[in-house]
Formats: sequence, structure tokens, C-alpha cells
Amino acid sequence: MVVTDVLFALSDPARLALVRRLAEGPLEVANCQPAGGEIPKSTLSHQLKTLREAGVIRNVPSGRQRYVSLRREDLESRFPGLLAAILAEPGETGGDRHGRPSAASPG
Amino acid sequence: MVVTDVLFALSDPARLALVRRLAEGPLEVANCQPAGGEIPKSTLSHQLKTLREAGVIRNVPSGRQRYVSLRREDLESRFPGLLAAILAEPGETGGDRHGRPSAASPG
DNA sequence: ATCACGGTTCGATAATAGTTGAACAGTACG
DNA sequence: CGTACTGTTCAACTATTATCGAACCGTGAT
Repeated sequence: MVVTDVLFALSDPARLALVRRLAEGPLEVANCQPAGGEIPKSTLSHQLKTLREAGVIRNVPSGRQRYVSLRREDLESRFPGLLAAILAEPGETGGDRHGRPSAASPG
Repeated sequence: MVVTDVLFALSDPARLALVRRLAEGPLEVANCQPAGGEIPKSTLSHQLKTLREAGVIRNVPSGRQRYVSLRREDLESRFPGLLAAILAEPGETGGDRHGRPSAASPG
């Protein structure tokens, strides 16, 4: 579990939004679909893989389904305070990776 | 200043290493060169740009040089605890010499 | 003005990451 | 076993990022 991998996994708005939902409790993969609409399951599975390989989530089979859950304690013990800081951030994140940061002032 | 942009900027080992050095104090751009060796100045400038546009650093001209510094307070007020959590992390990406038992979770 | 110096920007290329349909894998059910 | 259901993996394709030389910009010295 490497900090840069965790940060990268959380640096995507879709993945971060999912992690925030997972902070409230585990979800089946099918319920990891974004709120606004559906994405192909292969795409979703790939996003989950990125989070899983970074060590952010866990993926446990249960019958025909799989429960996805946040690895809170592992993250907390490895990077104390990190998850709390990220989850505390107000809703937003925009989904905009190209927008100009409004506060990038000096320079 | 968007959290995903900040996380992305910090998700690269080279950029994160630089941010850690900047945590000890401002540096001239020329001194932002990585410890191990030199990289082309255009590459370095590009890395600085990524950090700057994410809102992580500030780049202030001073004579012919420019001072690069961490935007600690801005980061702290926008994302309380985030920077502390990331800077607190020990030896960066080099900590794992035993394979990867914890990176790949069940699944 | 001219030159040297410290950095940034531009433009092309290389490297990574994301998306997606199709094929595949495991489980439950009859 | 065969089918339906949930989700993963594969492979091709697209899109975003990184790298780096060359050209350029602002400053200070001559």
C-alpha cells in the first residue's frame, strides 16, 4: 500500500465519489454505479480494480454478488488522518479535470 | 482549488518528493532538482506547473530567479489535515521489500 | 543595446490511463 | 448438466500525461 497509488486512485472524481459513498457502508458492485446514470459493468469493474490495487477498497464475494467496502482501518493505520481529510471535503469535486483552478493565484 | 487536482498532483512520486522538500522551506527552481540526478529544466518546469495549477505550490519571482514554496495555509484551510497526513508518511515509495501482501485485497 | 542567466512555453513524441464489448468464471437453481 | 445472474478479464481503441529540445521572456550586468 503506497501513498502515491492511494492518492492517484482518489484523484479521479468518479472514484472519489464512490469512496465517499462507501464511507457510509459496503455496497454490492451493482450499487456502485454512479448516481447520475449507468456505466458499462466492465468500466465499473475497472474502476474498482484501480481502487482495489491501491489498497483503498476490498472486494468480498458473497453468493453470486460481491461486497465492496472501504479499507478504513488499514488506511488509517498506514496513513493516519488521510482518509478523514479527504472525506471531510464538501461534496463537489465537479468532475472537471481540465478546469482552471480558481485559486492558483501567485506567479 | 479542487481536491482531485491536489490529489493528482501529489500522486506522482517525483512531485510528492518535491513537496516534501518544500515543506522544509522555499526553494529556487534550480534547487527543485531531484536529489539523485538532474532532469531537463523544461521537465522540471512542467512538474512545477502541475503542482502550481493544482494549488499546491506558489512560484514567486525574485530577481532573475523564482522562489517555489508550499501553500501550506491555503491547503490547510481548504483541506484540513490533508497535507499533514501526506507529509507524515514515512519513507515514501521505498518501504516494501517483501512482495505485496497488503496491496492486493481479497477478491 | 547586447549578452548571460534562470525559467517558462511550445510542439512533437512517448508512455499511461480510461472506456468498452465480448468472452470468461463462479454461484444458484431446476 | 444447462441456464440465468453477477462480476472480472481480455484486447482494441481513445484520451490524457509526461518528457524533452528549441525557442522565447524578464532581469541584471556590461
